[in-house]
Amino acid sequence: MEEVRVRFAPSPSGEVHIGNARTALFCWLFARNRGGSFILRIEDTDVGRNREAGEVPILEGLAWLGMDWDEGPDRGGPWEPYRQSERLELYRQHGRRLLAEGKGYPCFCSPEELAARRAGAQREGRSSGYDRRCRDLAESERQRLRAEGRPHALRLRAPLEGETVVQDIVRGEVRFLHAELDDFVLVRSDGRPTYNFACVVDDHLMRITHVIRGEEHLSNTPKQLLLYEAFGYEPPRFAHLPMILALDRTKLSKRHGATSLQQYRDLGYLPEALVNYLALLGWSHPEGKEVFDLQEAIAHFSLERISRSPSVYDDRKIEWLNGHYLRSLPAAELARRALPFMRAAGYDPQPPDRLAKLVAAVQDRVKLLGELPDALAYFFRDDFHYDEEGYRKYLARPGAAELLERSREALSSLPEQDFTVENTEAVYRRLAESMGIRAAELIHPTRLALTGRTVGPGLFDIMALLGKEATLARLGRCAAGLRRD
RNA sequence: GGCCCAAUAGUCUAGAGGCCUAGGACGCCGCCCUCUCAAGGCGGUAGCACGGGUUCGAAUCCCGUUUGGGCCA
Repeated sequence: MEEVRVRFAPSPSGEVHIGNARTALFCWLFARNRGGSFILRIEDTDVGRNREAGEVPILEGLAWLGMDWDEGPDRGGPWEPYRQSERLELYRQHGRRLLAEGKGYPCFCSPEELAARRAGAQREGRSSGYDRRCRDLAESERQRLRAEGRPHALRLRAPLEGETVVQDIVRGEVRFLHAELDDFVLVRSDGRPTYNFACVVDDHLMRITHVIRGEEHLSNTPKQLLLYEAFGYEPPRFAHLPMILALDRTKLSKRHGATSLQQYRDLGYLPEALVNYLALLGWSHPEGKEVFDLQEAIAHFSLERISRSPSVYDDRKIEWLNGHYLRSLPAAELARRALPFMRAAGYDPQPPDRLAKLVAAVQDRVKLLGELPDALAYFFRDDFHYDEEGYRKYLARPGAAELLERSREALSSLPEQDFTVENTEAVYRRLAESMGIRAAELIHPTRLALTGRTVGPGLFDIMALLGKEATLARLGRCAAGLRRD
């Protein structure tokens, strides 16, 4: 069986859009499932913002998600170079060939003329495609215009009748009438190739067997097929993935919040959660599993299970998944991943292994790494405010100060090294019993005194983590404050 | 505007003519656990866009409408 070769061809915009990440993932999963090659190609022929700098975040983003590639701009390969900007000579050669064989022709219309004619055509309700006026220019006329130094583009001499049928792996047969297609531009007058042209030349030269890309390229496919035919090349197989939409069913864009890999990373999403979620958008596990790792996805991936309808990106579900993966991490590993977030918030845990213990206390209470600094804030500072409602409910009442004082006193009998979860709890249970009240009546005011909050880890976990000194100090401070008011 | 694609609960999806009284997941609601909040367990809510066909039988096939999306830009 022929070796499968799949490419992912992003433009170096500096970040990886979530939809592109999904496309890359599906390409990669397919290649790996079939024991084929995954190739990275940078489509940087749009002059301007597209510089090499924009390419680095893309490579980093894919690697962060756990993907690797066999050929690419950073590591070369048998069909290099892997940047379109470095392949211009190849496009030129191919352009010349079509011209020589009469399958392409020079078009001397300027962009301004074309725009004006298109507007006119649309106003009169005619087809807005190119009117082919340069298609049959006499050779002498071409010579003359060329001699004048008139800039010209290269257009395909497309068939006027008939149809092109795209055999799409996910959509089946899709037919396009040639009458609807026009003599599209292959090479612009400044020498830059168009998307369709460069794509065909590269995919053929790089021996790509499967083109897996977003649905927005389905309409480009017949044009590319026409090009393969003009060159006499065998076309690859095509698979067009459904779009990813925002909740309002429009294209996912900046205004919908985070849309790039790096934004998700900065928010504290785990790559394993992101990649798992992405695998679920437009594809489903044959056994209906929803939580699985990359190895599992590779083992079961197939293009046949890709759905045809667009999917809406759901923040809730990926958050849940992220929480799931967060909870399954060993505390030390979670601490390692949390550290940059803690430092960014100005919290530097000392000694370093203390963070693992802290993080374990809130591990199933957060969904994102980015929530950890706040969830753990009171372990790093004692200048917090008391939650207003909690204050009213548990502290602003007669006897509250005394309650805290008696708690403090009871705890003070514990030696520093015995200030454990079990011992502090035993002390509290005993105290409550001797006072003839429920332990909860001690616990709630204490949590507020120690953390300023009404929610959080179990109180005795907090005490043990805080240590005797801080615990007693906060209890005393809170009681004193209540006495003053 | 032309062409193309799509349509199962709020969302992701299973479903390839009888296995469907439409299955799973997120969310939401309730209960249990419990010092709070989570997590976890249990239960519940909610869907085949509409209209015509084809067929003994349609979520599934065909046509149209509607709606969304894409490409030409």
